[in-house]
Amino acid sequence: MKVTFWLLDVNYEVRNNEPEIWLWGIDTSGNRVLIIDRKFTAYFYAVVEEAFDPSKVFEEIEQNKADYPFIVKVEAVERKFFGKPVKALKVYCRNPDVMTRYARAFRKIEGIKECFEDDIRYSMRYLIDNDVIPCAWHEVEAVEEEEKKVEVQVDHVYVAESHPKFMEKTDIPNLRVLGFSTICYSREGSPKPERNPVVMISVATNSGEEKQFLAGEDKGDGPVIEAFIDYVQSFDPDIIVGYGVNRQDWAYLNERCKKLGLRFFVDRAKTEPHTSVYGHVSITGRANVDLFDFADEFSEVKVKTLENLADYLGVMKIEKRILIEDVEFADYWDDKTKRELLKQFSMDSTRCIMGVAEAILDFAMQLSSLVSLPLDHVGTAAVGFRVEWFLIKHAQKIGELVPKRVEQPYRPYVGAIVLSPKPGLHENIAVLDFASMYPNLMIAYNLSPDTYVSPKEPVPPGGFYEAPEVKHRFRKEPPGFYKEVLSHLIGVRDEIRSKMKAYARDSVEYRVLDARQKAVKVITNASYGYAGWIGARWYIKPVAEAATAWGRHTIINAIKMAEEEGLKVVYGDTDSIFIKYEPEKVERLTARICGKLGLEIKPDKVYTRIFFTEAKKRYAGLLPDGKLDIVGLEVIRGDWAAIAKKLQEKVLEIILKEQSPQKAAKFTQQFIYELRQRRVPFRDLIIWKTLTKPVEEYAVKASHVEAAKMLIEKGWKLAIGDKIGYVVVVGTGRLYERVKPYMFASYNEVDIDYYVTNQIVPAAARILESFGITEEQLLTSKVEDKERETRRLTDFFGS
DNA sequence: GCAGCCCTATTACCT
DNA sequence: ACAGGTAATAGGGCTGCG
Repeated sequence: MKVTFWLLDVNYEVRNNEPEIWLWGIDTSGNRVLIIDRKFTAYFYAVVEEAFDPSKVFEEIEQNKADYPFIVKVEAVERKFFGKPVKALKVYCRNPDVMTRYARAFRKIEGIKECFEDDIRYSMRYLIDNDVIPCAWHEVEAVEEEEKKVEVQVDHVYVAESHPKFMEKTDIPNLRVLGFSTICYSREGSPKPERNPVVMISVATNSGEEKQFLAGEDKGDGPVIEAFIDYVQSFDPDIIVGYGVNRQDWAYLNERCKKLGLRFFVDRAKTEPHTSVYGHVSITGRANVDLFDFADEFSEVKVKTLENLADYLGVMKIEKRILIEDVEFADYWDDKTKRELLKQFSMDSTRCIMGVAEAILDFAMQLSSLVSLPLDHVGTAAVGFRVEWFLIKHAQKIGELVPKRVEQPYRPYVGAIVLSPKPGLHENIAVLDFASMYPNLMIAYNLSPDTYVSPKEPVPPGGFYEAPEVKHRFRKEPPGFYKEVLSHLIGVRDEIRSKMKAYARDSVEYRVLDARQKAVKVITNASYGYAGWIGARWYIKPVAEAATAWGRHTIINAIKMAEEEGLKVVYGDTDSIFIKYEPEKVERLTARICGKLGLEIKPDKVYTRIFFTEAKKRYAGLLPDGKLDIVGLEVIRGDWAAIAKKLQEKVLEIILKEQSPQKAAKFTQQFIYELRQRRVPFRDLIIWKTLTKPVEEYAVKASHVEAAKMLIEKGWKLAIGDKIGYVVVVGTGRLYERVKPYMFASYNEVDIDYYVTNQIVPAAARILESFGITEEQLLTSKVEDKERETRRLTDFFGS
């Protein structure tokens, strides 16, 4: 029979040296199905010396077959390696788990140069070779198997008679989504599974059900976890979502179960959650998605807590939440009057998870299908690996061998050009942007690992492009691997975007297409970075180096042409130029640039007024709709206290809208006064900085590191990448000797002078010094005390 | 002992 | 654990100073 299914998860099993691919999915009737495919044989490649007759090596392998009992077949094939034709043997192995060992042995055989692709996991090999795509529909000829069904939680188990075939069908089935969050009880700092129970688990489903499992007064968590397991099994979700679960909750629950003698079966095949590739926790037959892994997509959210992300995405405003720190959980649990608040906090966390999942899952699924990484680990894979899997998929199609990852020394190279801005205010400035500059340069000049012509090589027959300055050469013909992939991606994105126009913005179709075009954009934009990444399998430094060289050449020429049109360039960075907006001239210019440089440039936006500091990469512009565009300045930095950011934003607004430095200076003085009265919220004084390495590895003493040490001292468990929030308190000595984690400090010990001189004044002076207002002037207020009393900041901010 | 200078470590931004 | 270019702060070493 024919089974049509949407692929949710994939895993493989090897029993008696016979592998099976397990494809977990949902069929068109909404049945949960498992399709078992036993018909796919793993393989690796052994590249042989050009001079050797492959059949001779072939014979040698045949003769020594006893050494390699799992080899089922060897065939001579033609492949490419970095674009150059190579002879190879394709060695098929019955048991995929022996390939790395075999490949190592093969390298010692006379006539074999190198082995490839033994490092591609069997399940990924299966997906890529058979064009089986995660989060997409397929059709398969299969027979039902009753016997297996008792062991797995699905409606039907099928054995595939042939490999599934991808189907163009873009809808997403009705998936069951379950979200959860946990509360652990600890009076000794961060909870440890060997001693601290999970006193609360809050779950919610996309069918609208909410549940809480609570420990009794003895805090025994056996029943809590059992109830959770039962609930998961009975709801039988396709996707389980959480926040930080890959790092925390799953391992914790696993450990608790071990301690309590419980079997932690929340999957569809009676196995326990286990950590797998790229650090994701795998729940067989379901997709475990940790939304934290997608938080990086939202750079505007500086401190990546669930609450902040939910607030940003409009899921639940942070003001509406009761926020409870992890270390306070025990107090809230023990105090009967506060336990209700803890319950509400926990339930709200799960509600936030469900809301964030709603906002992210479409994108996650589209990214998953685009790069072919299963949904549960596309999030945990770093950007470089997402790009790489996308490339591997294409390499397979064109017969390009996948290079091994080899350790490379870090060798920096020259990047983009940034112009010094003309400081001060400018009116009516247009920003011209080259669209997807690096990808388009790679297409235009055929920059690719397989088109690079090294200095030792002769001139290729079809000619070559030579990058300016660096003089790297690339064959004009045939089109390289990157050119094909990137042209395809850019074409697909345009296609999607034009399709989107047919749908209403709030329709399901629009949302799915939008998620798809975003995924395509992310991969396209990361391609240049991938090319210059020393960890890349296809790393060839000249490819990245030539891209930036062509970029510099392009922008320099664009500037020249702008000046020829009589348009003065006031700023530019990498792929953009800022010029006076004179419509006819701009139109002529863009046409000329496109014609001469072969790259599209178009006006991105026009600022009614723009302000540049002396520094590059820091400016603020006023848009026609009255909105401010603030770039690089303290306002958008996460490591300045909110008071400094809010004040600077207000200063910029006064400058750009009213052009009154005097008013801005007065406002600053007033603000300082209000701050000295401690009339600003305490949380606005917190400074957040990331811990980028273990505290003991820092070469110099730093505020956030000292604060982190205090947290560790009190039992906090900190990880690399965590943001430390601290405030500066009164005292003597170095700054780092006068900081405290914000939760340990009270408002009255805060060193207001520090905030005035090191936060408020620099942030305001950054802008106002351009207008002749000094730091001293900001500090010596001429505002009469009486006026201060009457003119509160509410006059500016509203109340 | 400390102001002043310079360099370095560190973080976070821009494209 | 995708690139290089850039700004900015604070630490820390050093000099010179009654």
